[in-house]
Amino acid sequence: MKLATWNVNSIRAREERLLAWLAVHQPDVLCLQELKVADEAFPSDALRSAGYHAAVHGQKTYNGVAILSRVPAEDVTRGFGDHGDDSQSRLISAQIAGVHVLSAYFPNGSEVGSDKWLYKLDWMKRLRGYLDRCDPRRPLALCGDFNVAPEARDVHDPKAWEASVLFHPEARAALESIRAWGFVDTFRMHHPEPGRFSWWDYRMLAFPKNNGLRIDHVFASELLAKSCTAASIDREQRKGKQPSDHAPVLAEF
DNA sequence: ATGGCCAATTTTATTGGA
Repeated sequence: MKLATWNVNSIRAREERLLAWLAVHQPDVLCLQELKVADEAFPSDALRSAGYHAAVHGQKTYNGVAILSRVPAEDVTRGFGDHGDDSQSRLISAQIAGVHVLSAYFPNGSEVGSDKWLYKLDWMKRLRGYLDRCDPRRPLALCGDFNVAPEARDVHDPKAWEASVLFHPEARAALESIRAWGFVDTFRMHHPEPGRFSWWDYRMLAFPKNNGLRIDHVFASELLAKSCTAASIDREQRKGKQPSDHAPVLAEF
């Protein structure tokens, strides 16, 4: 199974690029984040013509996640399904070919200490709670824009970024708590070197200078990870006209 | 080449992203 995740930063702005990418890479599953559209404006027909079913959890203007798959998704759920606030569309899950796939768009958190920062930390706690209701012995893939770089080797300037919401020690601790549920970071199974990023700021020539962060991940449950044969980041997609600020991340099982 | 923010909306400014 070829599994990918991509924060497209608006599906409407990226539709043409997305369709071209699907035609070339033909993943079995693609998790999408930051759709920025309501369900009714999602381009389901164009994707269907390209050979993909879509399970969508959209939202106007902000957020929005989806799971595309060659075979229809089963048992689709949206949000955490706990007693908390599910008004932001940041999580969708489905069963695809025996794998429990999650497409997650973690909150950014804005500034450390802000309300959004507290929301981010709380959201990550709720995700751990959601996972605690899943069976860790079954194949599960947590994919998406985590908005957290796990380690110093995932950040171009770790000292400078430590004060930011994307690499703050508290955010990293919250991510480690999620990983400790029983995940393996599939990219790091195959690529230990520093300087491999999935997001680059649109500003200040960040991409040409490779001033990026690795904040998009495919986390596989430990048993599923044993069958992971390859992983990559398609930084070609950060080039050219009208790119997303994120590149697709892939894992093969 | 990989190039100096981008996208949506509340649209000619503002908000949020990361």
